Amino acid sequence: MGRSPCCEKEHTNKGAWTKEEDQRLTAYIRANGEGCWRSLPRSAGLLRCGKSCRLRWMNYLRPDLKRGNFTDDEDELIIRLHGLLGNKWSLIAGQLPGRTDNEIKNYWNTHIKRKLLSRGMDPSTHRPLTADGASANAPSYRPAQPQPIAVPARALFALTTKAPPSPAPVQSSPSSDGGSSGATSTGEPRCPDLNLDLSVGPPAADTPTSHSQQTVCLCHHLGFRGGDACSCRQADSAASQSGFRFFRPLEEGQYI
DNA sequence: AAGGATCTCAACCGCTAGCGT
DNA sequence: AACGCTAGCGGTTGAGATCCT
Repeated sequence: MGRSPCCEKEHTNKGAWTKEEDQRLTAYIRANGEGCWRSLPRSAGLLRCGKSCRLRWMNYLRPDLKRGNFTDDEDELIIRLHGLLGNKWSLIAGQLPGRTDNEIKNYWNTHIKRKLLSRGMDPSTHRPLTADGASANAPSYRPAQPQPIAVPARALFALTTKAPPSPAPVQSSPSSDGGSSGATSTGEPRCPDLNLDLSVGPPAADTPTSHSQQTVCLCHHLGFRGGDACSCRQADSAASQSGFRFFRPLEEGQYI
């Protein structure tokens, strides 16, 4: 009954990785690239489960990891992205180059939750806490369900259900589906149909867009320009050329 | 100095989406 | 359509570090 284990547990190491294991894994991936994680441990001469190798590489050994403390910009971006996406750590990590989903998840649970509570906000709903500690106006909110965010129809950004494969470049990745379903034809402000492909940027030259199809860098959509949290360098010129609009960060008392 | 409490974060576990057969 | 396999995700755990009394 049940599925077979992902690996032979009797012959695998568990717990903290040794320096030698790290070196073996790093050397193997540098030589062969990331590939079939299931067969990698044997090929690399590691007594580890493939899952464990993948996690170690993704969260610790990858050369493009930033490490170190989170900046205030990153804090705020995480808070806003969490308000938009909920506990979709991998999607959130895709917007923070050099950060991993595990790192962001840990940081959220250890720092940001407390930070929000100290602001009188419910970390799961992003709404103000009432005197009894409950979240106001959200009696039936399910934590895993992101709150819709009101977005001007012209500022549609493409959101699909899958994160881009590598650390998501915020800029200039052509939107695959053109994001055609988010705005009403009347231009009324409404919640866009969420298309979670966050790797959007200025529309590709060969994909002409109407106003209802324009895309916008999510960082800018969330109110960030410049700074560590947003690596988009094209937005200013793109904004003037293609009609992007920028959104200010939420003011005190505004909620996602 | 000791030891208990709390915090941090790397790693594990179980589940699921997606793909091939 | 059903099944099996894999990669990837999110929740949870636990060891080590740090703080507090």
